[in-house]
Amino acid sequence: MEAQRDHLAPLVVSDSPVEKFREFLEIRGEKLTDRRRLLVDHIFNSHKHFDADELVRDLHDAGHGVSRATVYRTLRLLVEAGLLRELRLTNRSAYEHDYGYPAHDHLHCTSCNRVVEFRNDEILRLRDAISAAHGFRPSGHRFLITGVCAACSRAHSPRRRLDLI
Amino acid sequence: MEAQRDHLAPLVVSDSPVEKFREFLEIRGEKLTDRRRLLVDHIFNSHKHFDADELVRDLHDAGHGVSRATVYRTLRLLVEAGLLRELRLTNRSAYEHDYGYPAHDHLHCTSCNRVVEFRNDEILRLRDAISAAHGFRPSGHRFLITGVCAACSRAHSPRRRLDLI
DNA sequence: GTGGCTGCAAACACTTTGCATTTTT
DNA sequence: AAAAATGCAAAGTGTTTGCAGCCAC
Repeated sequence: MEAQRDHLAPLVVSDSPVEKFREFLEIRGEKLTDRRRLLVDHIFNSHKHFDADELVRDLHDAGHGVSRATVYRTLRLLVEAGLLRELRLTNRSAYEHDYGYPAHDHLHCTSCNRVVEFRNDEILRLRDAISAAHGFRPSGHRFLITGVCAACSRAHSPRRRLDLI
Repeated sequence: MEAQRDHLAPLVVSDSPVEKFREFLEIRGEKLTDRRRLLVDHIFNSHKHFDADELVRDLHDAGHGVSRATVYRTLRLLVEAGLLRELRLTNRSAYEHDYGYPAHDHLHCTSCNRVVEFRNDEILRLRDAISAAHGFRPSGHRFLITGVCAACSRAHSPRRRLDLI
């Protein structure tokens, strides 16, 4: 059996995230500073979900000081630029790559708190059909399935009889 | 043309919300106090989405003082009891009826901020198929479509030529 | 009467903001 | 040189909690 993948394969995109960000900032007459470059580089260096605090901590551990204020300000920009997507699974906002990453939705295990991504084209079809029926012009969607993942199910339920044969 | 309905028709249920809440509290050895009864009565008196602040304000305006602390504590209980469902559309939590109300999902207009409910059975089928494919035991889901509603589309876009004929 | 509830105020956790200083173009 | 970004600390939000007195069972 193949190992479970939590993340999908990245898309191939022409511009690097930093380039994309620069274009966005240029249009708004804003600047690509070294703090912003540092943040984007770090964020797009791995494909995990993260929150503001993790970002501050990780960068400090790597010897780069970035103030919380700048992190929050930059995260907002990155969302506006379409580079990041904001998730509100809990009280604190989590972020994930949007640019260079395929559209997808999430399974959230309430037991181990793991988030697994999945792709399903029917969802888009359904979204558009429902929107049309309500005269909505859809711009996005979130499909979040909550439940218990395979590993946690196995760990928490008594061993099945067949396992013992 | 029929007017757009934001809310679905309530289900017919045997117990009143207060009764259901009483049962839940009894099991846990907790008490149905007058503050709790007041809150449940008020909440299930209308079918709108609301947040903690609105609850405090509405009740104060109606001459009933309830402390913020009690509101928050009771909201949590009502969610655990399965009477309310928590939505995280923004930073503050919003709540809606769960008990005595059909399963449904939401369209969120980012222009006027209105939330429209809809029912669609395919979603459930899709949810279960996707969960099965990932070994997940699903307990719930959220399907949120964001976009611009019909009214806002009309208000913000130039009148179409055909409208003038 | 006892254990759970309430209100108050203080504490919390996360995020935003005002301002003096630094950096970018 | 002008305009914008940064860091700091302070101020906001939204929510939770400790505790003394109160109420339902």
